[in-house]
Amino acid sequence: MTSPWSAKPKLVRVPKSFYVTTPIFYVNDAPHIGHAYTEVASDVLTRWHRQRGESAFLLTGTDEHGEKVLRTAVANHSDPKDWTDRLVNEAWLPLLETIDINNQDFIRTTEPRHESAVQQFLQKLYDTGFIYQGSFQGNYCVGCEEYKNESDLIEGAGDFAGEKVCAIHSKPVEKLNETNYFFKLSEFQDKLLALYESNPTFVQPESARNEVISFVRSGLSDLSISRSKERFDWGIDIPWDNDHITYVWFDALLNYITAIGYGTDDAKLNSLWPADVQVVGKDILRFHAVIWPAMLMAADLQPPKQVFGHGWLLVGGEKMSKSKLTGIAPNQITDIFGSDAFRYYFMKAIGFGSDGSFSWEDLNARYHAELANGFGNLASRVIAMVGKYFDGKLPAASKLSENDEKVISTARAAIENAESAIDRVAIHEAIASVWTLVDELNNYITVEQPWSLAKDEANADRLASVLNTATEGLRVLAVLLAPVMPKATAKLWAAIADQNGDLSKQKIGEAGNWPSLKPGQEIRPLDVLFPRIEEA
RNA sequence: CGCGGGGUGGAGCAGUUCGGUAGCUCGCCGGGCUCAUAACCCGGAGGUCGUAGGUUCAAAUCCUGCCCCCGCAACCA
Repeated sequence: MTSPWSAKPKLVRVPKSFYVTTPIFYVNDAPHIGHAYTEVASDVLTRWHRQRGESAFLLTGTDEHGEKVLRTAVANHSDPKDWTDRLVNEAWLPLLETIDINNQDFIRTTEPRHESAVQQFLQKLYDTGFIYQGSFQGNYCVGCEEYKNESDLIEGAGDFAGEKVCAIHSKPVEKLNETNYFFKLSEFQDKLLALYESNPTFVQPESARNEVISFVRSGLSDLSISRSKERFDWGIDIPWDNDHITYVWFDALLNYITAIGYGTDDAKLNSLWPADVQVVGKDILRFHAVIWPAMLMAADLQPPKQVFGHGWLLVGGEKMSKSKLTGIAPNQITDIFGSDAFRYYFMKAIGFGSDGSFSWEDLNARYHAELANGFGNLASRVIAMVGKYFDGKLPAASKLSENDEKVISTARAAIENAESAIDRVAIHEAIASVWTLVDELNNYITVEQPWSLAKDEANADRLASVLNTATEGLRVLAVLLAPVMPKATAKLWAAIADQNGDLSKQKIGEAGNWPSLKPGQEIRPLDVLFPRIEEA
């Protein structure tokens, strides 16, 4: 009766999207260029994949629970909900605008969709025995009102000589017992090591991977994942015990799945999870490369495909810090140079994965040399000549010369090399590859001297070929640089490719199709993409 | 012996896995060109690759000792 085809249950398989996550911002922080750096890198990766024609999804958000948030709220005569609402709206959402982040979702850990999914997750692990009740003995500092790690303690002096004291208050800590719930992290040591072994790029870069492996090899202990409400209650309730709330990190890590439907929308979850790249700062690598995959394995979920730990931005040779007043707000830079330049600078100047120095001098130098003089001026001179010599209509190329062919091969090599760099999350290399085309085009124009060709009507064909080739080169640059500099490339695209459809529809994999622009189409005057900046 | 990253022309970096007389960008000096955002192109000067030894025909690259800087303790990607 039924055909063999329709007899099978219909398996609607949604193609998986490329899924990138950033760490979620701790609301109490003030946004600085370090936060922006992580966001931009994640955004460039996501946009790049989207420019390939893939579906791609970027998640970011805020981490809003914990004792510190509660205290700050109280200190500001606010309740924590109002306080975090305010920070999110006044600090964190505007940051995304400032640096032009195209995120598909923004999750706050205080949202019901997160809290209920976290509770489901906890309950599942409790039911399957991965969470157990235990007793936690800690060194409690009354002054700090919190437990201290052994490493937070220093040798006492004076009256307390011979004792361990709190580094902040210099007073002895109390040994206190608290009933707590523990996650059986220790059970996952071998599984984690197997994961690192079978997926060598699970933790990247290599230096981060080595650190994580040696950390796990040295042994894991179970993780306390609850806090008694006696101390504070700004957190997610432990579903089976009303006296405890969830440890903020356990809560926070789960955002990566609660945002995409864990517990409520399996189809969506499956269309995104496992994440392709989870970008994190190297300080929180252990949480993401050790605890997080263990949590997922306990819940029968796959670990992410990759956790990438990037480096620090250094200012004056040292790690940025608020106490040393070296924190720089992103808009201090974008107000002067614009969001495209911000994105370009940090992605190109710093090897992704290494620490990198920021200085205004370097930013200013690269902005002018690479963006204004290199890329911006190139677009400007090519488009101006098409306007001047062909009345703003793209001329058709005729027979291609050796030099023309070299432009094409450079463009194709740039595409190929950039693509492979992105697959290795080597964003700086990808941009450097693209820049070989910028340099080649500037060189090509100098060698071909279109302004000389224009002086003799006999060279009209050659002039047409040169400007056609150069404009096609700009087309490739617009496509390849769109993920990095969305605004400037959109302007460029509007000027040269009016009849080719939206820039967002131009696939990187097809950018090497040559030619792609329609001869005769209008080439419009272009505003200066990167104006020179006086006294920067 | 705490752990990790790093010391390469003025600045920022690559090269170190699989040793073979040092490369890129900026800056500087000189030249070319004039389409373009005083932009573009070419050439040049400038480094005993932290230091002292060792291995080798040959070391920035391998081995050993030492020195210096930075991060892990404090809000913090």
